[in-house]
Amino acid sequence: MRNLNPGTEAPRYHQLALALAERIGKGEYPVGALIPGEEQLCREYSLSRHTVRSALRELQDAGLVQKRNGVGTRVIAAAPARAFVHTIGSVDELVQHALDTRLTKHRTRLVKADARLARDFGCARGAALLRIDALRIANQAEGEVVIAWSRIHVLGAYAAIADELASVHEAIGTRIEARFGEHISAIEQLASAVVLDAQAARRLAVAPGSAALRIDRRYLGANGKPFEIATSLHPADRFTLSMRLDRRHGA
Amino acid sequence: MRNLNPGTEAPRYHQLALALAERIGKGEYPVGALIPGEEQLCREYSLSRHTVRSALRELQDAGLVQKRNGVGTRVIAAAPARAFVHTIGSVDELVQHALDTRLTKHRTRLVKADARLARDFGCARGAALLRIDALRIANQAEGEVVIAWSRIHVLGAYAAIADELASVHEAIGTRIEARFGEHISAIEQLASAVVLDAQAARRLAVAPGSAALRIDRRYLGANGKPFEIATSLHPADRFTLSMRLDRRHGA
DNA sequence: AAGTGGTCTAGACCACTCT
DNA sequence: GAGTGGTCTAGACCACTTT
Repeated sequence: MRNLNPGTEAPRYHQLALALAERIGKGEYPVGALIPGEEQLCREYSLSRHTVRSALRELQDAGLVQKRNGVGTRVIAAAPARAFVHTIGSVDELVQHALDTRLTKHRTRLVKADARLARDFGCARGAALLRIDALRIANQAEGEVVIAWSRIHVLGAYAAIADELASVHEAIGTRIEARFGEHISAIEQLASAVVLDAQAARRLAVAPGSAALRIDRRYLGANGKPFEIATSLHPADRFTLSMRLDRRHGA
Repeated sequence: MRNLNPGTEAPRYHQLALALAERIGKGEYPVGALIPGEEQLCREYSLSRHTVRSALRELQDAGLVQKRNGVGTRVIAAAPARAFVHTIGSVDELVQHALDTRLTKHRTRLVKADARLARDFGCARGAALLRIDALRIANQAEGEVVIAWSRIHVLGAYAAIADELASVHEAIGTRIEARFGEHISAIEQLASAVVLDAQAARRLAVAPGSAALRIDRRYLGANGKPFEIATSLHPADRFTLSMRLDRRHGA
């Protein structure tokens, strides 16, 4: 039987959690191995099962172990992950469009998925998609400013979204979620720099050859496949992608 | 006394959590109010305190309530937050530099903070800073490729980092953390597009007028103030900033 | 069948907050 | 001092996985 009480200040379940974390960190219980069962830990440390379980929950919350009914408690990491997390409360926070923006000059067209779109969407070639080309503009003190030109493809099932584009101030993915019951399970985003060609420069009303921030976003639905893929070109001087990542301890 | 058992499938603590979440969602317990005490919930639902506490923990994990010893359990949200989170396991994942990169042609210089640097760092004008200019290159099949030119400023206290730049493959913020005991509490990142001027293009060995992705990062220490601020210029065709945000339920 | 974690009860004492 | 949440025990039965 082992003894705890290195100060009697902390709760016993926490002392046990620290003790077990140390044994895990030292490799006594290597990653992938099972630690002793709850009953055995009760005997070993002279604690009630409730207390032992509290300690194990702490280790689980810290991402060190994983429990499986009928099997046991398995070590999944030797040290708590000290990850950074970037949290946003809504899609609009990601997109960073001020509330006072809207889409204009939108043109929609039903298209059939070519090889590239079929691959990106994980759908069959020839499947119906809605293509939306639009400018996003913001109202500012000096008048209206073009923030981005966007090309958006959405699954044909949501093509009816086309009839409300003029009144959509939020991200389109959010509208689809609300209107059609789709569920955004994840968003993938790529940011890169590009030089605008003549056509793109004309759309954005900037000089050809100027730089732009290109952002590609894929909105993944409940099945893990994208239901909307959008590409936006932002004039370099009018848009910056910003984010803050906070350190988080544990899992 | 209230009854649960809407199917007997789920554990009672979960049924209670759902019931309470519903009452919170309906405004019966508005945000800011205290819900009944644990003892009272035990009586009301004929459950043991352990079960009631399990239910409350579930609500707490979902971000609906907050407990305070001696006070009670307070409602802090009417519905679980459905936020998106972008998680990275290390700074290097943020920086997205493959392991096989290194700094070359680094030049370091002790500088005094001018007005702008003083503001960015939240330090006094004239405070000592170390400036590092360097190229980051990657080994690829076709030979070495320049990934970025970086200008980095770090607090003078960490100027000794200069003597190990050639051997640093990770992000410099990580090295400072390991060597000096600084703690990265958060990272702020800005991404924008720029057109390279002649000097920058020469450094990166690309054509003048080509586009680049500019990334500004601020590494915040334990006191919430930056200890390192870095600006990187990435040739447009050699670097893309990517991230994936997953929906997370609860707090 | 044996062993594991999951749920649940009944009861106890304590630290904390507020009046 | 009264009420709250925090900790802890002892004991029980169950669902699950593995042998």
